[in-house]
Amino acid sequence: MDEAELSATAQDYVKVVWSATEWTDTPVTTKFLSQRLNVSAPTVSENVRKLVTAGLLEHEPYGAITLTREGERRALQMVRRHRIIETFLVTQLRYGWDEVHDEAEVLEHACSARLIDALDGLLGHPRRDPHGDPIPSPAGEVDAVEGVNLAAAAVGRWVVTRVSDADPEVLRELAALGVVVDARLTVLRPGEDGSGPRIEVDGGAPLDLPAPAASAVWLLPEARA
Amino acid sequence: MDEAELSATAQDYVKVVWSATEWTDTPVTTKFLSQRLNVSAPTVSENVRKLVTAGLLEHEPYGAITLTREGERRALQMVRRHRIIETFLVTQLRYGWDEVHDEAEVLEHACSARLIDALDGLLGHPRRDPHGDPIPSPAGEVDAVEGVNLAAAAVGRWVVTRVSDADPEVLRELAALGVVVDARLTVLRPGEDGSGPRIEVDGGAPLDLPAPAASAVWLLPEARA
DNA sequence: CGGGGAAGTTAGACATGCCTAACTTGTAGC
DNA sequence: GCTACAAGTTAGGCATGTCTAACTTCCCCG
Ligand SMILES: [Mn+2]
Ligand SMILES: [Mn+2]
Ligand SMILES: [Mn+2]
Ligand SMILES: [Mn+2]
Repeated sequence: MDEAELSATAQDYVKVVWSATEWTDTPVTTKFLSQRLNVSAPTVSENVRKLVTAGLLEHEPYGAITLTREGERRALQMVRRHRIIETFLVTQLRYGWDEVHDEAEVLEHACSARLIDALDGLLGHPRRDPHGDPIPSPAGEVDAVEGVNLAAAAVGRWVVTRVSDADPEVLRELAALGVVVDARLTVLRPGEDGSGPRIEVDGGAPLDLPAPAASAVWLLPEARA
Repeated sequence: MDEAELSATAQDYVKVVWSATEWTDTPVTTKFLSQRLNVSAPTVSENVRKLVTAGLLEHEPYGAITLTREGERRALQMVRRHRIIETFLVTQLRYGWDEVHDEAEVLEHACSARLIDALDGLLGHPRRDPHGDPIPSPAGEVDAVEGVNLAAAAVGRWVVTRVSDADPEVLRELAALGVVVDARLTVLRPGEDGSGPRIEVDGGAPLDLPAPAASAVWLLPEARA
């Protein structure tokens, strides 16, 4: 409820917890946060304890970590910030979509609410960021995201709706192959455990996509897009 | 020499030391930094000691605090950042010139060198910020700044070259009176100790300017501008 | 159903940056 | 020249966020 300033650390924790369940239902554990935030497990234990006290997280020892209502509200603010900043960098400053994540990761903690709103206005209130991720409204509403992972998609016609920005190298690889947001493609052979699918991006040649790249891509059936 | 990252605190210290001698020759003391940075005197003593060790400042106990060559280089980087950010906020996001300082004070520590260069390019490599302050080049060159303070300017015709952004209230007051960068004005009666000058901004009526506002304004003779 | 190992927590430490209280130094004015 | 007092420093402490080492818990597999 209160609008006290959270530390950059607290902001990153709630944001990462929220993000973990946006596309898959990964349960959030100490180990997960430890790897995602690049800190040791005891550091996570300690900080989670503080955030439980602050009313942002829920956690019973050895169990999963979840957001309170207030934690989710703050998380959505951070996600909004992050994605508006990424959009600004790509559309106004000609950054590549593989170059914006780290910059946004820092700036999201330094921009005032006013600056975020001004950027949002300059950009024309975009609904999605350069990777296809929906941008929460100021009130914290997010477009529902659906989609099938390309690593597991059936043969047929699809539209790319979202590409994970977790690995810049993968983003570069995909951009080079024409796998960008809104691209249309055909799955010729489904991926299986360990081996990626064979696909054809509209206007290109058939190709075998490595499994790690495929699992970063999310699709909707062409009819639904 | 080395390009190790400085903490936000260290960045602010060298920037403030540099800024103190840009327009007047204020000797930099512990008390001065304490007031400017809003921290206690012991905190300044402690941090200055660390920056001396780090090779950025020189200081003999109870004496004045000065920059080393390396400290000056880092200070100029921060001044460049600060002023480019202010210019961006005013020209691209329609901030008022009285609203940008605090935002820039935070962002200057969060922007990458790449982002600063991109903003600089977007802005067309501006030479001065919204307050008329010169923007150092990437290599650390700054246009020499001259100018007479309006509180002490003689009767005659002048051009406004710079307005101190230290007090937002004064900036609003000056903007309302038409005293902005590049404005032309006539000093009708010089200011004296405690009382401001009587001036006439081109296109306006004569007015008595309060001394605090006048001392924020720097001028060049019309012939030189 | 009982180990063993992965995951998690606790304990203790350190770095940074801030504070107040108390002491020291320098100097401006008498 | 002395001295009062402003300025500066030292001492000791606190908050945040991080670590490693050591201990505890959970639960999967034999
Ligand atoms: Mn991102
Ligand atoms: Mn972040
Ligand atoms: Mn600053
Ligand atoms: Mn300025």
